[in-house]
Amino acid sequence: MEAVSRTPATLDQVARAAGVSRATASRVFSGNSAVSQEARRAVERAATELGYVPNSAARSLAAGRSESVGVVVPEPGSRLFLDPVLPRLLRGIGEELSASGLQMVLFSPQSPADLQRLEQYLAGGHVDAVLLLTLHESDTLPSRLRARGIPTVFGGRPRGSIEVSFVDVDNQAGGRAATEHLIEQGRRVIAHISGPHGMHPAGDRLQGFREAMWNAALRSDLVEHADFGRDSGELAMERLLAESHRIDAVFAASDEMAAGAMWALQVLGRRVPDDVAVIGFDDSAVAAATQPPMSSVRQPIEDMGREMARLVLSLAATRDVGPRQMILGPELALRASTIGAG
Amino acid sequence: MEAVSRTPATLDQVARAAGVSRATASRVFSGNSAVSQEARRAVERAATELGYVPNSAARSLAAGRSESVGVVVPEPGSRLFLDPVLPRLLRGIGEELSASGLQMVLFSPQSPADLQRLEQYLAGGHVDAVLLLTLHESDTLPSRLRARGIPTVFGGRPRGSIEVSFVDVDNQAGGRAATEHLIEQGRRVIAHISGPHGMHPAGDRLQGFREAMWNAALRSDLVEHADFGRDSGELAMERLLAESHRIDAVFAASDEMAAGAMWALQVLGRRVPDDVAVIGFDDSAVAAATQPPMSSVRQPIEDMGREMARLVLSLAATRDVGPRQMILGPELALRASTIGAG
DNA sequence: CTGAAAGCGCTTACAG
DNA sequence: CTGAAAGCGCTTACAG
Repeated sequence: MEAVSRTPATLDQVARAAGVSRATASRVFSGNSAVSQEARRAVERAATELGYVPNSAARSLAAGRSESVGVVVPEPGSRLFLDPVLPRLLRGIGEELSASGLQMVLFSPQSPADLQRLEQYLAGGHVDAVLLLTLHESDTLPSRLRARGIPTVFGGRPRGSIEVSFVDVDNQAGGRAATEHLIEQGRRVIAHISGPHGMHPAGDRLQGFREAMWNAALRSDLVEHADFGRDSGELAMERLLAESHRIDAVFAASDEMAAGAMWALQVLGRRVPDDVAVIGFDDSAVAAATQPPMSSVRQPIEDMGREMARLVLSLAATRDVGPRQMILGPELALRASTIGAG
Repeated sequence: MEAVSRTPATLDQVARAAGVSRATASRVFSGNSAVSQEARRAVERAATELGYVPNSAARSLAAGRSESVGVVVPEPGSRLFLDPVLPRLLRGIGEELSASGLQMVLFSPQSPADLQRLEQYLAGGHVDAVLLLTLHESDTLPSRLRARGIPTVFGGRPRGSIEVSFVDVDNQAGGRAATEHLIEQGRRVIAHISGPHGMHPAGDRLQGFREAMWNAALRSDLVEHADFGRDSGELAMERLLAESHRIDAVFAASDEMAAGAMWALQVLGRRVPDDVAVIGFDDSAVAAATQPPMSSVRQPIEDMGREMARLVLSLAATRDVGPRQMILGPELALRASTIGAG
């Protein structure tokens, strides 16, 4: 049975109970300055007895910092919210912040009014730094934060502005690596299933595909667009086979689409990888679950999260430094769908 | 070009610039008390000119409340994080809080250390109320919040404790409604594809299925367990058909599984709904996308979120009231997979 | 290692 | 409708 105290104990009460000054008690909790063993123990005992929990608002006000970092994520309901990239990013960010003893605080504004309120909240000193995982075109948030001197780092290169700090993964290099791998395996008629028109990562991966094909002097016009989902990948594969029955490899811009493509190939009697090699993108759970298991491009998303956190903390520590940028390269996760008999 | 001010303007400066007292300036921003048109305008002008943003920490400390509500969501990386229920719940919660002018703050602790820090954070007065969407068995968070007198509402009935406030949806009623619908359509040999053993919602839906079948004096032993995913639903359907080729309807505990089941049925030459009717659960995007479109059980998840927010706010307003509980019933979203020729 | 004291930026009875 | 004043609970030079 805990006491139900509607008026929490204050530092003052703890100090008095421990027979020390408020300053000494404070030092015990902030953990910075040296305090004698004796005083420390007395304070800790008193705190436990009184059920003391520091008042964060008072602490923030007095210390001028909140020991927490805000992370703005997409609105719930946007497809980005269900993208497996989001949890991986948050895991990386959370790990790094946690290691520094900082609280990760998430915001998911879903209306202009929310965004307005969020601006006040963040600019009002509730957090020491901000990580932006999403951005609406018209956002005034970045400039407000800048005006307040609150360190901010973007996840992904924001369009337009170059005067900001961001960490991104290299989708073009990913597309190139996937395609080069297929070429190295001796494939020559390579098709690509791309994502939706106008979607940035999709465009970058397509560019990478084209680049690798051009470098190898191979035709790069076997391209179909789909919506990143499994079924659309299946249909795209059928269209591709109708365009050319000589296709011996496919690079899809998502694992889901690659899985759909693999299905279509097998239904139509092509063996994977013997007749057609298949490589996906994201190295998601889907990739490992297909029959045969599927090669895929793995983006270092957790690393991206960690680097974002690290970067924003270093910006917070070293004021007045210019924008910093960082781009992380992909890795290949190779499995049976591309490395069997060719 | 905004000024880059590392030392934000204070209320004091705004008041002085506007030629009023700090108290009057404060009243303009808190919006409660009456202020003369003249004073209001002067303060607002001064605030705009100085780029004033209220300091949240100071405000919280002085006012004794933070105007924000914490929501604890599953850790990123848990499968629950990618569950479409989460965004729907957050949307409902966010809408309701937003309407009351409150900031929704999300927390996603991913380690015992995080949880520890979060307890301090929440108990330390950073938020006025807490919504718990997830719960680890050993959590001390609820009792800590209780001891601090911070109103707390659970999403979903927590196991064990009854002395808490929660809002839940009725999974058993959902299972019953789906099954009764099939029976009303004249189906008699009805199979069920359930979720994983030991998972609460799955168990409740199964109970609802059994109940409806018993009430109609029909056999209810055609049950296979799967993992909520599409492929597992497909396999489960194949097993069910092997058990009985006379099955004329299937109720699956998720749309994904139902979609897989529908696929298996069609591959094996059964027409949907003519030979076999299919109904899913969740009324997700998948349900509308199948061929034919699929009937499904729709849980009022957004409503659940809204009710959670409403409940916790009313608890915050009316202190010292006992726990309140609320359970919301399901609806059926009927489509061609169950209502064609029988 | 410790304490007295000033101060962080706001809100809110209280008196007018 | 307005202002002077106390106070929210903590941190942190400063002096010892």
